[in-house]
Amino acid sequence: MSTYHHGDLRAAVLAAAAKMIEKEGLAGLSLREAARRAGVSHNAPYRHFPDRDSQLAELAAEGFRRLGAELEAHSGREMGEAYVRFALAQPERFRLMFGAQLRHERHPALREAAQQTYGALVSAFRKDGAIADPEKAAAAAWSLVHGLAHLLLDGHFPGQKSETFVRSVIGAVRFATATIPARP
Amino acid sequence: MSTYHHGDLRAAVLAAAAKMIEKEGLAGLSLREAARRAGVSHNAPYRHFPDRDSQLAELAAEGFRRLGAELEAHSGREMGEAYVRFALAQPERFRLMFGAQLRHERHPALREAAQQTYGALVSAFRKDGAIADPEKAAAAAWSLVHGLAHLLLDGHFPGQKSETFVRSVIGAVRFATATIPARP
DNA sequence: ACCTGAACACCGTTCAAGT
DNA sequence: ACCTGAACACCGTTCAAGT
Repeated sequence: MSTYHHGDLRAAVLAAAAKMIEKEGLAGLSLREAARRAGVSHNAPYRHFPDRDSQLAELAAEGFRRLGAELEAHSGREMGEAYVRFALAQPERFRLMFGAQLRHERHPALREAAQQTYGALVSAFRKDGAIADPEKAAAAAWSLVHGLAHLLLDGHFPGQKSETFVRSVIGAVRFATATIPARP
Repeated sequence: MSTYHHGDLRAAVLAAAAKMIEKEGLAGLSLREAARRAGVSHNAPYRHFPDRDSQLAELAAEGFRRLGAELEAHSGREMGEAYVRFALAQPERFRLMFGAQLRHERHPALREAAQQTYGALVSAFRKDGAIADPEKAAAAAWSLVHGLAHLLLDGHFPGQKSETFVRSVIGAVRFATATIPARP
C-alpha cells in the first residue's frame, strides 16, 4: 500500500506542533515547519484545519481537557495546587490556552473545553454545602490560582517556584482578605 | 531645515506601534507597518531598537509604569479594582505586558518597571501594621486581581465585566478561603 | 548619526493540477 | 478525498550605500 495518504495526518501535525510549542514557545511554531516534520507538503494540513488559528485552538482545547481531568482528580486546596503544577509543567501550552488571542466565539470546541474546566471548579464548590454562592467562590478561587500560575511563569516572583511557596500563597488568601476589604 | 532626520523617530514609532496593538492586537503589529506609519523606511527603527522584541519590551515597560502610577493613586480594595480596570481599559497592552514571551532577563528596563509595580502593592500591605508577611499577602492579592483581570479579558466569565462583579469577586476571597484550606 | 533600497530567508494562504 | 508545487503578498533582519 502506498504511503501517499498519511492516514492520520491531523493527529501527526498536531503532535508535531505541540512538540514545537513546548520547545520554542508559540513564536517558534510555524505551520510549514510542522507539516515538514509530519512528512507532508506545507499545505497538506489545510485539508484538516481551515487556518492557523483553528490549529492553535485545537491544541488549546486539548490542554483544557487535560487540565480539567487533572482538576477532577483532586479536591479542596489540592485542586489549586494541581492547577499551578499543570501550568509550571507545560508552560507554553498553558500560555497558548490563555495568552493567545484565540477568540473563543470562533472556536466552539475551545469554548466548550474551557467551560468544562471551570465546571470542575464550580462543582467542587457546590459539593461543599456551606458555600452560599459556589459560582462566585469558584471565580475567586480560579482567579487566584490562575494569577499565581501566570505570574510565576512570567518570573514575577523570582526564585519562588517551589511547592511550599505555592501552598503558602494559596493559603494566604485569608491573609489578603483581612486587609483588602478595608475601605478608607 | 530638512525633514530627512525625523527628530524623534523612536517616540513616533512607539506611538504608531501602540496604536496598532490596541486596535488589532499583538498579532496585528508589524515593524514594517509601524515604520510606514511613522513616515520612514522599514528599517529606520533599527537605529533605535536592536530587534522586534526590544520594541515590544519598551511598550510593555511603558504599560508597567502607567499601571504602577495608577495603583499608587489608590489603596486597599480600590487598588485591586484599579488593577482590573486598567486591564479592561487597554486589554491588548495588558496582554503584551504579561502574555508575550518577553524574557525579562534580556530587557532590564522591563524587569525594573514590572518590579516597581509589584513594589507599589507590597508597600501598600506594609503600611498596614497588622500584616505579618506583607510580601506574601501582596503576592496573594496580586495573583487574585491578575487572574481575575486575565480571565475576564479572555471571556471566561461571560457577560460579567461590570464593576459590581469585580467588587464582589475581590470581596469573595474570604469566601474561597473558607473552603480551599480544608484538606481531606 | 541617521536613513534608504535591495536582498535573504522565511511566513500563511490560495489555486490549479496530480493520484 | 487527499496531497503537491508554484505563486502571492507579506514578514524580520542584514548590509552596502547615500546625505
